[in-house]
Amino acid sequence: MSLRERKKEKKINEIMNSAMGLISKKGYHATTMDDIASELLMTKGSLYYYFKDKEDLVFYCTKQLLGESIQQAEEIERLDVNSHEKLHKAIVVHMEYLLTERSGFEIGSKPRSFFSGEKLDHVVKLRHDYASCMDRMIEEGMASGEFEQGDVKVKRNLLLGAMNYSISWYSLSGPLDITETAHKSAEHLMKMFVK
Amino acid sequence: MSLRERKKEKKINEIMNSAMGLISKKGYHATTMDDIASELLMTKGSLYYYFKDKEDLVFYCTKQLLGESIQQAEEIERLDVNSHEKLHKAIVVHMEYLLTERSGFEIGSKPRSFFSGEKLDHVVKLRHDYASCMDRMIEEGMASGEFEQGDVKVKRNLLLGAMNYSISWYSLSGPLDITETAHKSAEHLMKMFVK
Amino acid sequence: MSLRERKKEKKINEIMNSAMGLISKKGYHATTMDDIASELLMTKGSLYYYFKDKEDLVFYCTKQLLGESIQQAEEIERLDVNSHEKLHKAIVVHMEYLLTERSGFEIGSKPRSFFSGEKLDHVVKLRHDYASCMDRMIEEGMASGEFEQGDVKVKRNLLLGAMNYSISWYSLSGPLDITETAHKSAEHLMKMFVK
Amino acid sequence: MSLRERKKEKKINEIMNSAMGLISKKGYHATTMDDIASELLMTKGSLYYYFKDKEDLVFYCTKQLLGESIQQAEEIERLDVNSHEKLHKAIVVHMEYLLTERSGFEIGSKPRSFFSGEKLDHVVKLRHDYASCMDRMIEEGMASGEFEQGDVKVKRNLLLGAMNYSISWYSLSGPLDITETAHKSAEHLMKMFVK
DNA sequence: GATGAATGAGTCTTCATTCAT
DNA sequence: GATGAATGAAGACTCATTCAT
Repeated sequence: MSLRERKKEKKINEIMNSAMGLISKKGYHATTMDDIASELLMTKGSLYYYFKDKEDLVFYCTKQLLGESIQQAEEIERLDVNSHEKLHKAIVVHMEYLLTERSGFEIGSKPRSFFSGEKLDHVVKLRHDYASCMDRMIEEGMASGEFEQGDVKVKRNLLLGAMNYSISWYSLSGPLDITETAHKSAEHLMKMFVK
Repeated sequence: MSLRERKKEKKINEIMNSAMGLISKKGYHATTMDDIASELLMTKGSLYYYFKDKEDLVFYCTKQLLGESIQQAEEIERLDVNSHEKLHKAIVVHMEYLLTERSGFEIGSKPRSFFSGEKLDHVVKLRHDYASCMDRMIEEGMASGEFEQGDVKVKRNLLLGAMNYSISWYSLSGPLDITETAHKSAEHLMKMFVK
Repeated sequence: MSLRERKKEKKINEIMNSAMGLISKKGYHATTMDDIASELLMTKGSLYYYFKDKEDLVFYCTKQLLGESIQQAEEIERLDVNSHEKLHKAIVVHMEYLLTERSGFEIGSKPRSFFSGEKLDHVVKLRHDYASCMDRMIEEGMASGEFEQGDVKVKRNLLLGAMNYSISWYSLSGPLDITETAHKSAEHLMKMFVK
Repeated sequence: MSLRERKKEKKINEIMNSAMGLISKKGYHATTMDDIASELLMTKGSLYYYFKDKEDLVFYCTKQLLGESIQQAEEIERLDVNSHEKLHKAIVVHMEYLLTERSGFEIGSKPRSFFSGEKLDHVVKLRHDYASCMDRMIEEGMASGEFEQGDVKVKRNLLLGAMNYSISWYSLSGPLDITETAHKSAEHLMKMFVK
């Protein structure tokens, strides 16, 4: 990859990070293209060189966020450890990723408000993929006898809600750092699953 | 209260219900004063007879929502049952209320994006009151030995996140009705607390 | 019709006239909603109370323009006079209307650049209706032996082009008034048809 | 002329052709510098090496278009044939040129919307020159008794309108090819002039 | 009390133009 | 000469808010 291309890629990532940060802090509609641009000391117009429109920008953010989450989760799924360790690790990684990137899942959880057409389909599919991966880990644990039986979808949704909400309450100035928070949360949440 | 006043109060409640329903479905910024008005077959202008501005309307919605939640929670707190039953009931009631009213806590969870000045202070205080009530129930259970020891705030936040997210995933057309969903969720979530 | 409704209708007509005048003078893209509004001493925002968007405004202008033209032409078609007189009158009326309203046919002649979907279909249909009416008059004259035989469509298009272009060259400050211009032009153009 | 200069000239012509084609198809404002560049597989920036700005580019296009038309018309004017043949030929050549190049006269007919200053003057002058040449042919025919007397300017404008509109209605997929269309039109239009 | 109408600030988006490399 | 990147002014459109009737 040429220098130019690397520079461009870097810029794209900067924009996406800025966008994700602001959106997770202020929400999609309250975040203007100007906000995103000025945080990066660019002008609004420049954003449109890299992304077709706001929906496009947010779509790529969401795609990256969910994509990386899925990848991480699937790697964990393939580990040669028991279900308990898998799910625990998945929770820790999810929360660490979320709190480190400070990137909200507002978009991910109401995709219909932000996307349409193919983009909507894509996001819905990614969310489904992530949920499925979680579900498989939970089902595996139930099948092996490690986890208690129960409605997998309800459990998974409670788990996702609990994890994702952390971005609203976690504070860097609080007593716990991100790793501690993630681990504590994971321990608490795992109790929903074990016998 | 005169007939006139009662009529006015009724209207105010209709407006608030309409507003809460729409905001929880579409989000604060995507819900326009027009949307709210036309759902009630009124004109936008009329809303301003009842509420000073959008912030005002949303403030009273939030206040009512949180206020009722607090009241419910405090009633439960005063019941003469053990901590387990209290917290379980609080979860059930919270979720039933949330899913029945279909009113989101988007506002409640990022008050700084929607309110300022005294209104912000008020909402923050209400959120704090609700959280405190939850915390007291949890602490009571820990003190009595029913619940496991642990970081109360983290546990409470995980609990709130899990409950509030339900509005995003619960579907009337799914296999479970609201009461069943609330009870199943409560059972799963209680496992975070018991020994 | 109530006073309010009549006022509204009047406003709508004022807006349409302003829009048609400006567009025929400066072209569609060069005419901004601001231009139209400020000519009427309104703000841009008000226009959007009456018309959904620019396409909508221009659509109704075009519809009215073509609609009235069609009506006029069809009335002439039904007159109990020979084909020569009919076509002559149709030309005069068309040009007088065009030059009086100072409303261009730029839109009418490239509808695909301005409209889409149903609106496009509608405009295309109206254009077709108008052309058909012209064609019928020409064919009638050919059938009756008054007019020379020939390719009806080519003749009609030459005629339309000649007439519509008048808006670009006719000048109020020139030696001829609108009526004189229309009549002179009609006499010249009729020579294309007669034997 | 050096190789380099010839290359540059060739590029300039390519750009002008691309620009004229697009503008006549989509209109001036709807044609972006990007459209023009990408049709030639160049980047927008490069255009600015060859033309100072969009007005400049369009000015040279217009100048060339009108210039060639004038040259053709003047050549025809100098032919040693009667007025009828001259005007007939002028019409045929004008239409063939127009339909072959598919280059509109939108610009030519509303120069005030596109040009200013010296450029405007120049375009106005060229338009005037072309009109004058037409007028001379018509006057010559009237003087020689071939053509009927009449308002030369009105006739010339009707003629120009009829010819120029052809770009809007002529279709390559129709039954007539360009030459046939031009000849048919010329025959019809000549009837406006002959006794 | 209600409503039609108007307003203006704010947001997204486009595009001609510039410039460093 | 060419290009990728950046810019800023302009334009379409939205929407909370106001106000006369």
